[in-house]
Amino acid sequence: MALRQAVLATLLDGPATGYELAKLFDAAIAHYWHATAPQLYQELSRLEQDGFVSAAHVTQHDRPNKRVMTITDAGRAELERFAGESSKPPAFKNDVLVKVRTADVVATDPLLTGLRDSLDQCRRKLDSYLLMEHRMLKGRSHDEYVATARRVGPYLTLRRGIRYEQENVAWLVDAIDVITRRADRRSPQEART
Amino acid sequence: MALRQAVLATLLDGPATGYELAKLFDAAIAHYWHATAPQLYQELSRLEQDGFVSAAHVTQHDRPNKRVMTITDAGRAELERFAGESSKPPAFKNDVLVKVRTADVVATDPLLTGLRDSLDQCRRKLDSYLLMEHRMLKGRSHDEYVATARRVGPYLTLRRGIRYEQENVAWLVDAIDVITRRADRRSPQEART
DNA sequence: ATAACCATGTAACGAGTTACATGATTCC
DNA sequence: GGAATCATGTAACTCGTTACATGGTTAT
Repeated sequence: MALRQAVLATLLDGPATGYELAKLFDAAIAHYWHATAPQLYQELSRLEQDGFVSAAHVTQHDRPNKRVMTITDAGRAELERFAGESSKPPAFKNDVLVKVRTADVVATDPLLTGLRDSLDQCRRKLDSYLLMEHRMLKGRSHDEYVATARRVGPYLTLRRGIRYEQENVAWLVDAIDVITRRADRRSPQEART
Repeated sequence: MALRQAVLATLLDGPATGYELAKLFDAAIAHYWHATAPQLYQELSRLEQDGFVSAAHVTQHDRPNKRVMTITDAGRAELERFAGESSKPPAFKNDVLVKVRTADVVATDPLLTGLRDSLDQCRRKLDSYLLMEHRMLKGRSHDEYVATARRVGPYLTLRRGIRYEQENVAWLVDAIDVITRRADRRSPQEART
């Protein structure tokens, strides 16, 4: 039930629509909180009812109308309360690791194909994170940024995402290598790409 | 809906009871698949109905009776099928990152207290992973192990967990440092532990 | 004595996913 | 002409969490 707080924490960066939040939860926030669009629209309605966000209806002519959500003082107080609460252990769901655990039991080729695919996606995610970091830093060094920026929260969480994806890439490269070499040893006549 | 496969993949290491699986999902598997005990008991019933596991009822005298679950050939075939499927993007839920994102907006002291707590837990988790690795390697080097072990899946996933927790510890130490120093600058008269 | 461990489950509730519904505009 | 982007939501369903229920053994 910390979806509320994840949404409120995101709105600290400024007002946003449900649609914009959905994109953010698919990008910058994906490495620590997963949520789908219908979930966000529903949660925003609840947050509005509870007075944690206020909605501004914006009429547009070239595009569909939208509802821009802004965090209220009650919303900030809720984050304050949440920060003082003890944290639940994190919850992860990662198919790729489940599949790697079945190596040596399942066929090697489809497994490797899937892993190469995951590696591609991790690299793309990493690139997008590094681009965000570049835009945040605007030429400043890490030390300069954490000493002078108005807020460091979004930067610190982004750094965690970057390190996570870097580890992911390194691990996948290694896992693919290990699994490939073991497969080669078992059937040396077969060439593997 | 990959809980099934996560359970089946775990049963590749040998038969286990629901209770043992619950402990594993809280320890060695926690970094890639979260599940609670009631969920596992329910899923095991379904897996049995579908013929992916077979249950052996073991009567005990000093302890409660138990049901030992073994993966069947149909279960292995299901893992085979799953390994060939394309993977869903991983789903994460991590309160700690949500809280860090609110730094500079919420009170510093309760936030830091929570982060030190998380750091403690990460270190304990890391220690337990390193112990598991030590037991798995039995004195062999990484290269020796991946070249000669019967299966490498459990080792590869464990390595991912170790690196994840190492990064977590390093990141938390840094985040605590950054947040503490910024708080000191804003109120230098106040001493911080 | 009291807590922790072993061991299995159900029931009620809350959270999350998927499919569906709509419709204009802009890019290829 | 077709896909992608902008934009919001509902409804049906599945999944996951929490509380409850039981009860013996072992360690402090």
